[in-house]
Parts: sequence; C-alpha cells; structure tokens
Amino acid sequence: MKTKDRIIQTALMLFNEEGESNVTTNHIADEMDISPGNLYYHYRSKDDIIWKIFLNYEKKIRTVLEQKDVNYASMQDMWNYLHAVFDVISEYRFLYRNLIQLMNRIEFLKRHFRHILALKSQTALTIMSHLADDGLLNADQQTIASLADQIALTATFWLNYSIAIYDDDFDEEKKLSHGIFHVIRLVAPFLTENDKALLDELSTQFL
Amino acid sequence: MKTKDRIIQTALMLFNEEGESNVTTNHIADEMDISPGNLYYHYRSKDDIIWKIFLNYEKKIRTVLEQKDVNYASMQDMWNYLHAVFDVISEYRFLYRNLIQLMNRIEFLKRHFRHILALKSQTALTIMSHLADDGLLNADQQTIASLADQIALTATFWLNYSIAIYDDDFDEEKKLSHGIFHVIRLVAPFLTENDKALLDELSTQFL
DNA sequence: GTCTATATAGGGATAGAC
DNA sequence: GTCTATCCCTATATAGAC
Repeated sequence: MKTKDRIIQTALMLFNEEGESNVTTNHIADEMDISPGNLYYHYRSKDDIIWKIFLNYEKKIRTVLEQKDVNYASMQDMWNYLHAVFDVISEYRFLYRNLIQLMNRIEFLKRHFRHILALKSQTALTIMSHLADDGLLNADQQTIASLADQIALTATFWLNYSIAIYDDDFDEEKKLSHGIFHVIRLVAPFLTENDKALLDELSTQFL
Repeated sequence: MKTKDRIIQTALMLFNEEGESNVTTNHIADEMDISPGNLYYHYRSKDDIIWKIFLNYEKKIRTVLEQKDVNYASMQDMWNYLHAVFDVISEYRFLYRNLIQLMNRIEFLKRHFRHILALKSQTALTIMSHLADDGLLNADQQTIASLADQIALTATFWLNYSIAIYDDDFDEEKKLSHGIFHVIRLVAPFLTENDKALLDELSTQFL
C-alpha cells in the first residue's frame, strides 16, 4: 500500500478515535512511523487530507443513497437500507462529531455536505412514498415529508446523541442498531399491523 | 457591572458567535478592553470560564424542565414549554455546537449534561403521558417513550441541523420557530382533529 | 484589580540534504 | 520519496510592577 493511501487510512482511523481536532499531522506521521515532512510531501495541508477523506465518504454515501434499482417493498428492505446508511456514517463518524466546525472551516465541505443532507431527506421521502403507494404505510404527504426530515436529522446526529447519553464503553455495534431502531420507530406507528409485528420480532433479535 | 461578570457575559457572546474553539482568552480580553493578565486574575483557565457559563445554563434549563405546577392541557401549553426550552438552548448554543468535544474535555460537564439530557427526555415523557391521560393524545406507552427520546434528540441537535442545511444568514428567530414546529409535527399525528387544526393555524402564523 | 512583559508549549508547514 | 532540522505563529498561562 502506498504512503499516500496509508496517510488517508491512518488519519481516518485517528480522527474517528480521538476526534479531528485532537489529532495533529505529527500524530498521524508518528502512528505511521514516517516523518512529518514526508506527510507534507504527499498532502499540502491537514485540511487537504480531510478533504480527500471526505471525497471517499461522499462517494460511498452517494452509492447508498442513489441506488435506483432497489424495490422498497418490505420492512426488511427498509432495515437493509438504513443499515447501509448508518454503516457509512459510522465509518466516517469524525465528520459528524465536529460537523459545524468542519463546515465552517472548509467551504467546499459545507456545500457538498449540504447536498448530501438534502439527498438523505429526499431518499427517505421517496422510499416512504413508495411504501404509502403500496399500502404498506398509512400517512398523508405532509406527515411523510416531516418524517423524511426527521429521519435525516436523526441519522445525522444519532451517533453524537448516543455518545452524549451512553457510557463511553457502550458497544459500537449496539449503538448503530439502536439508531436504526430509533429511526424505524418513527415510522412504526404508520405501518400495517403485520409489519409492526415484524418490527417487534426484529427488536428482540437486535436489542 | 463587575469585571468578573463581564468576562462571563462577553465570553458567552463570543462563543456563540464564533464557536468556542475559535475564541481565545486573548479575544475575550480584547473585546472587553482589558488585559489577558487581568482575565486570568479572575479565572484560572479557559475551561474554568466555560464551566461557570455552563452552571448558569444548567440553572436556567433546570428551571424550565422542573416546573411542576404547569398543567399541560393544551397545544398552547406545549408550544410555550417548547419555546422556553429552545430559548435556553439558543442562549447557550455554543455548548450544543461542540457538544462532544466539550464533554470529552471537561469531565464534570459531561456528567451534568447527561443528567440534563435524561431530564429532557423524562419531562417530554411526563407531558405526553398527561396529554394521553386527558384523551388529547392517542398513542400507546411504547410510542410515547420513543417520541420522548426523539424530542430530546431533536431539541438537542436542531440548531446544528439548521446550521447544516440552511444558508448562514437564515434568521435566528425563524430557525427556532422551525425547530419547535419540527418537534410538534412529531407529535401531531397522534393529536385530536381539533388540535391538528390549531396546529395548522399556528403554522401559518409563525412559518 | 489591572497592567506589561514573557514563559512555555504545541501545531502547521517548509527547506534542503539524501 | 523520505528524512532532519527548523521556522513561524498562536494559544494558554504566569510573574511581577503599579
């Protein structure tokens, strides 16, 4: 693996573990056993590294959000979709931990992240509209629109919320599952009785 | 007004405007036209200043969350309550902008903030249980519990979310009203028809 | 209580040799 | 591509005079 790629990989790992602002370029170089000078040969600034990491994130989240060929016809599809979204968020969670600060510091990141947030909300809207059309979800358009926003907000800040309320050693995987259920529970009251039962089953399986 | 108090006041203002990590002790002293040395005569560290500001915040939010004598019997009461919560959050919004970072840096703040979050969720639960008992809200206990968590999460991160999605010059007051409506819409599907109509009326008035 | 001056430390980033 | 050495800057915090 090339040094250039290892820097990205190591930086991402450290950012996620320690928080972006607590990780210096020297830490990254130290962790990789290379010199700070070497690091700056490959990237001209710390923000440049962050930006490259963000581009990887953007690519992945877009892949998840823009898959057109999926037919969201069941709770299981919904679960899979949410799991994919939460997985990507978890993989790049440092972005979400200091979101406002990063957006204010890096102008491009702000614009791109806004697009992604809008896309998240839009995708949630599309899925739920499909479910409503198929008679799997009983809610008017106004309610669905609110739910879509709420889902985007929840997905975006769930990890922060769970860090804020749970003990620090709370299992990472459990945090994710909790978040997904949290989102599904938002939608649950509008599901058919059949799907509600399925939800209860999934609950006992994962929580 | 004493210098000691002016420091708190000025620091809070700058933290909210610029973000805590972008405001140095020198900036605070500059803004007040005093010397950095003078500032450190009154407070022994920056975190000490933050801690004192947090104590003021804690006092205010507890006053709002712990008022026992209010009878939540109408949408208007709910609106007033939410407005009070969002107002305090807005007044101390720097705490919410960098929540995770601050919690990790200041151990006391972490513990105290956790208590407040739990209290927020608990209060929302109590209010909605009352509404349900009075027949104003149609939802089972499981749904109400989910809603309570969701309300706490939304109140906590709404300002960050609106910063993330809206243009920077979006009116502060409007952001707040939007947040309150966002929370109310979570509850709306479970209200009586009468209250839903009232909600629509409030919507046109404030949005 | 307030000031000026300064210590101390650390982070981002560059120059130049190899 | 990689290293060593170092510059520059800024932030927190302190010492000591007034």
